[in-house]
Amino acid sequence: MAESLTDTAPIAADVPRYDVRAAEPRWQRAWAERGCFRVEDVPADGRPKYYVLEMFPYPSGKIHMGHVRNYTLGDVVARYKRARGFSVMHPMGWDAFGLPAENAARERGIHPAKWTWENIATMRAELQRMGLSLDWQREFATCDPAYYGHQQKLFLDFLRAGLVERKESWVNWDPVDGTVLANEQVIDGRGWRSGALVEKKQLSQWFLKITDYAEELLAALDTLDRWPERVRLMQAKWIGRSEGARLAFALAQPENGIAEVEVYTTRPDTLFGMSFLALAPEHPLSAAAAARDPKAGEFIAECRRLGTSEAVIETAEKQGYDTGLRVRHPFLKDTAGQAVSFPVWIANFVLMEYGTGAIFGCPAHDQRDLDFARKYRLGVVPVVLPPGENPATFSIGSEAYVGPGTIFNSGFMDGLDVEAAKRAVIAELERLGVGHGEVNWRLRDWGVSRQRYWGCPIPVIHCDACGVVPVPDEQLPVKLPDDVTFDRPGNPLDHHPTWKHVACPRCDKPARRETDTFDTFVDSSWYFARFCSPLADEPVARDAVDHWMPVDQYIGGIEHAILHLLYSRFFTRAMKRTGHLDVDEPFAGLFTQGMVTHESYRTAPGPNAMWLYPDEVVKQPDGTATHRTTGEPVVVGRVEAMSKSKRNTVDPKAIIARYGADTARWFILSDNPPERDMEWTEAGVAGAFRFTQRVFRLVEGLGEPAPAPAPGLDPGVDPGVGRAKPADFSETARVLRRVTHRTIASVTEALESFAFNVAVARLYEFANAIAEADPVGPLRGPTKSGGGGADDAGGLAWARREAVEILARLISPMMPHLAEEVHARLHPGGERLVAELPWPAADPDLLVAETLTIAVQVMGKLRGTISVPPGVTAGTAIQIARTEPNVARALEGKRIVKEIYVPNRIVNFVVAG
RNA sequence: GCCCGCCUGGCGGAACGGUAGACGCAGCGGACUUAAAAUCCGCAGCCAGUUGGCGUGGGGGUUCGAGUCCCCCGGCGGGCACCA
Repeated sequence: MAESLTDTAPIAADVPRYDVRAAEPRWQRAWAERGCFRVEDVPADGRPKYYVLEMFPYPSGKIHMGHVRNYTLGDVVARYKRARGFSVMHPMGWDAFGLPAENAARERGIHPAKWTWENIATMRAELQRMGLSLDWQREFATCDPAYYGHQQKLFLDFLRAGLVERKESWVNWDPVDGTVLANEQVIDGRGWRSGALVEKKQLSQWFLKITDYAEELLAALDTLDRWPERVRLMQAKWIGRSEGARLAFALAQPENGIAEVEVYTTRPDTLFGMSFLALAPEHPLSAAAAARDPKAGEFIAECRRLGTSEAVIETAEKQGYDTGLRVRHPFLKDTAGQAVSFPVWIANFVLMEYGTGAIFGCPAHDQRDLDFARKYRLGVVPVVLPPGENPATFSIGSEAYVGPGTIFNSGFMDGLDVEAAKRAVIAELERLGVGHGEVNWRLRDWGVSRQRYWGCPIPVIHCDACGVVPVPDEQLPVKLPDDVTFDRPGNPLDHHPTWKHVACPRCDKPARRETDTFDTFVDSSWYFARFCSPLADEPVARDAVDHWMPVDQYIGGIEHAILHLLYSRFFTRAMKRTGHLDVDEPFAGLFTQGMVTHESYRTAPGPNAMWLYPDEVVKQPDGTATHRTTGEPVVVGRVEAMSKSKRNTVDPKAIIARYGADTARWFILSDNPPERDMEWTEAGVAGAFRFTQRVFRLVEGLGEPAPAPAPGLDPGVDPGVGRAKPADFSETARVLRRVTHRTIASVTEALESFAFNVAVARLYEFANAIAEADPVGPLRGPTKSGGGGADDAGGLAWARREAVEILARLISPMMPHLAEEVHARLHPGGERLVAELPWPAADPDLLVAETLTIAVQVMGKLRGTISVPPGVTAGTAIQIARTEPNVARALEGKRIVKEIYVPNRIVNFVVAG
């Protein structure tokens, strides 16, 4: 069926057909030649700035539908804002470092650089074919030393500012990729790319101190009022602020020199309910215990082995080992006045990374502690009495009590409520010098070291004499060597014969270059700032970032809600501290788009069942499907995110080649709201294509081109299309003009609120209305009427030209090529492109209908409608409403208790009897 | 387990508390055509079947009036998940 839309389909000679393939590249050239989308680093034209940015792509090979959706959304905003008089910066670049390039090198022997740059060339051409209003002069790739050299400079500035730390730390080790992963890259205990079970390993790593900004990053979320609420919630949760206390427990007997254990708790008010202390397996005291007790060592080893993988299995059985050590309670005394002591356990559920790596267990008021206590038969002492409970009889069963109440069994805290008790116990701990109130964060410092070749080298040198020495600024960039091999696992930079052997910049003795490279999230944490001055010989030019930053509208997938956005927020603050820019937040507005989905198809079930690409499948009218070549039945599967493994992908390049960029853009915008997942369907694309042809026929239907414009009129701006406006309009013409101007208003409103699907719907209605206002008919077909020669009685021809002109301008953010084509046909010899024209303004006089249709209800039920002139009085409207036959019938025999009139909207009669 | 979001025809979805289902897709009937495609005209929530009744996951409430606001319940989707 879709075959009919290819160039093999015969087109009737009298049907004008818009030749997409010729027209679109022509307009793309016109925009490029006239530099429509170029802006200066520091513009002097005084227009307000607007920075639109979509998350830049990883050059994986070719663009996919997710890119098409993302960049179409951004382009609609860019083109619309440009028309609204903003100086719009809309750049594009490449997030070009990363593992797939190395995988290609290992699997196919292609050098990562060659693979990456070839992909960039391919994808650039595909993006250009989409007709995006990008300033290509700003393009860069992060794998270019001209970019990453500045990144190295930023790192050294951060280092000097105390924002970088090198520390020995437990890291997540991906045994398949042979690299360290950030916590965020571990999903359910597995590497986010390889899917391999992650192991714990201790390494010396570079960290960026994002935790220095935890408080700020959390607090500033409240200022991001143009961010989706859920993204802010996700970030707040990720940063994870908690208030509590840190306190030290003295060991009854010191163990291997360790005399006390610090714990962190958010419930210091339950301190008297303690029955044990639990250590993380990686805790130093655990190690000390293991040194004496081999069984403790075995338990720790078991935890390390199962640790993360066990968490996956949800059963998450709490396990512990009693070290035999005991700690003294700071307050509880026995009858002899001696401090009461509690056992010290090693427990698999205590995390070394959070708090102090040790907790005190209060089973009565913490479910996890309760489970542990029940399993190992430890004490359960309630200390918070729920309202209405009797202290003599209240006890804990299998559920911990975590609600509010009155403290009891707790010495000096007895009788206080939970919050007051927290304050009291913290004061007491501070008085005794054994603890203090403390805010804790879930956020961890950002480990940026990766044992990888295809990334930005970390610019430091390790010298046996001088220690870690930063590469001097004048030696930047530290370039990746090209001559590397991938014939063995691990980091090729490590195996390189010469690259890492350098003289120490400080003492000149032989030293080693750092062979780790940066996490690629570093590359994407400041690219938006680099776009402001992509050629600057420093990371950013201050005057350029001062002008353009922050990004006014950032658009991308929800999958970056936490990491990329949080890192970018941190980088912006770090760059501010090091004097590179002067904003706190990089993205003033954020929009997160939904995924593009498609039906999936597979061959008949069985051992050889395989996924099929959509273009291998023919859908039958009855909803079933068969294989295009074999005719075998095909199982139509779920609609799900496009993925290579399910083969439910549609190649944008093929779609654009067949239907044109405008059709792809229009369809991807039309189907549903952009924040939701959308389903790509062949029928939907075909429908969008039909619309492009219909718009084209509308302009053809106007007949002769307009005569030469009247002097003094700018042919591009004048919506009257270069003709004198008639003195009088017929009713049809008046109605059309009102539709035209109401459409300007409604499309504008829809675009402002990202309701692009609604904007599209309004434009369909508008096109229908223009076709229906045809003085001759047939209404929606190719017509020869309405040319508007000398006798344009009733001004209908003028009104139709105005309507088509406005239609072209209103579709231009979504279908820019078709807009230019239509506009050019209305203005032969015209001087300006639609891309250079201001957004049309609605005539306020035409926004109100000549007559209003008002609903009439009786007791809130619709009984009829009436026509009234605008501004009718309540009395008149009600009078007319009463006489409407159907309303009158409903009112018969009833007593009207109340008459409600909402101007221009509704009449409602409240009746009795 | 906690947090968030969503639930409207066959489908995607519209709808300042005011005519629910705009617009599109799919469908049906008709015109044009030797025929098909394309195009055009018309129909289309459900049940009764010309003036009616019922309808926005279910139940309650506020209101002259509820898809929209409030409460309870159900379902679906997403995020986080031993965070002390």
